[in-house]
Amino acid sequence: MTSPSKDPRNCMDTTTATRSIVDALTKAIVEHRLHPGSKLAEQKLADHFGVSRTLVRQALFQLAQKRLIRMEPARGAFVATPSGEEAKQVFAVRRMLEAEMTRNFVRNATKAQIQALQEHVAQEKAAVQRGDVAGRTDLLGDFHVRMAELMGNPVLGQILGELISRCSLITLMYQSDNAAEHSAEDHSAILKAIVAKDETLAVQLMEDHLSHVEASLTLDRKLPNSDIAMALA
Amino acid sequence: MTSPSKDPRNCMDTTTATRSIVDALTKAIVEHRLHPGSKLAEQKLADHFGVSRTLVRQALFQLAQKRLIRMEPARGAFVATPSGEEAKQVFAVRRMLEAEMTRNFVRNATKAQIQALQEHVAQEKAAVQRGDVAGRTDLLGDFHVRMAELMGNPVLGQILGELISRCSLITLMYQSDNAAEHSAEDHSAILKAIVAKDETLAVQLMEDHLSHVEASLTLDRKLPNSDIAMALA
DNA sequence: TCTGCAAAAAGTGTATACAGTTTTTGGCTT
DNA sequence: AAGCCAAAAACTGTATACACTTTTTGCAGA
Repeated sequence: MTSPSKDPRNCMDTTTATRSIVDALTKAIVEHRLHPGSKLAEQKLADHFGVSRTLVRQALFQLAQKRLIRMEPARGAFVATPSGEEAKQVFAVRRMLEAEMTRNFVRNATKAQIQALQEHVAQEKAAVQRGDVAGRTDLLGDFHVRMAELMGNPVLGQILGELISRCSLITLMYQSDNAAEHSAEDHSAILKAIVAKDETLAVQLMEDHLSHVEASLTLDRKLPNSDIAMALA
Repeated sequence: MTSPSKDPRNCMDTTTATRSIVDALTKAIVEHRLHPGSKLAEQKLADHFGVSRTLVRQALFQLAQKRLIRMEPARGAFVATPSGEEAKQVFAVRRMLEAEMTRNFVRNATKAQIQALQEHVAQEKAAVQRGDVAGRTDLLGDFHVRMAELMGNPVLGQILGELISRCSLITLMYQSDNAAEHSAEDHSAILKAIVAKDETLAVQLMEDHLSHVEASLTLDRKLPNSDIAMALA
């Protein structure tokens, strides 16, 4: 601290640059501003973010590991287009994780944690009612992540968060009717069972909820993918 | 193909270079040739693999995302030293996933799949008997990954594979007695229950198995971390 | 001898340069 | 006019260069 000369233009500390690119692209993909199949040219992204290709490449590699994009050798990066098969697998894993998560939650949740979830569901309902599609999608996914975090298990939370991100792509590609309103109701019902400490019911409702979301998709149809990525504004 | 001049030294196609570094480092960490806390200097790794720091950095970022290493800003990469807290969380998630996985396996596995697992367990026993520690550790972890893959769910397989890699670090840091022999027996018992189509028992045995492994660790003690990384030979 | 500080060495973070590949473009042949 | 091949443009994959930070080294002073 004897050196106040630490220049003030150090607002973007190292390594955070890459993370912010990852976050921005993740957000753009999850919020459907970048469509499945879109090309992610490195130089264009670099220009957009005002950095060199180096950082963009690092970010792309991380997104590829999260399965939000796929990288074809010498051809570049594209927003992922998960297959129906993969979609089913993702939902299967989610059911496994979230069934047990719900069970543990019923057993161990404190009043404060339950209340936190209740407030979240209230936010969901508000978003649905005011027609806030983006916020609604966000909140509906966050319900599950928040539950994982409230359980004091960040490991679970991270895995679930990534699966839910992938579900966002899946939903976009395969949605037939919009079941988002039902989801908010489902969450509400699950929460009621949790409050009632009805373990079996809560678990069942959670499994049904996920199956219901999956069933609302037509996992055999493939959409024509869009052309340009003019998003990221 | 009018150009046979495509030189034959193209044996290492692009992007595979980074993957091979990731694999090599993962193997070294999982097999305990690189100890928790060891510094992973970029230039040294680059020299070792005969590539530039660029590829090493890409590999390190991917390993960081898999939580096998941690990267400290401007200080470098170190083999991860998972906390006892994190260890418990990893085991908790494994129990969630593998309990359901076992249930599904009992319900849906074909004769061929069961036989594949039986052959795997036989290999485990052989490795234990001939005192092949490295091979044993590998096989004991692979049992779980293979089961996931046999279920036709690569998504599950990958997640489980990463969790098991982390368990390898955890086991090294916190092991008190070596429960590896018990593991092989556990696997055998689980398989018997699967053959008998006893769903409840198989699930219970799997949960007990994982709890048993976790219980064999002393998740409160912290080991002094080693110094140099002279491994990778 | 031990402490403290400054200079040097080593290391990370980012940008740029260059080689090789893929895609596009434009003209030539049929 | 349609199809095909070659040259050019665009892009990816890797290495290198450079700025800045951290760590080590070495010396001066107490």
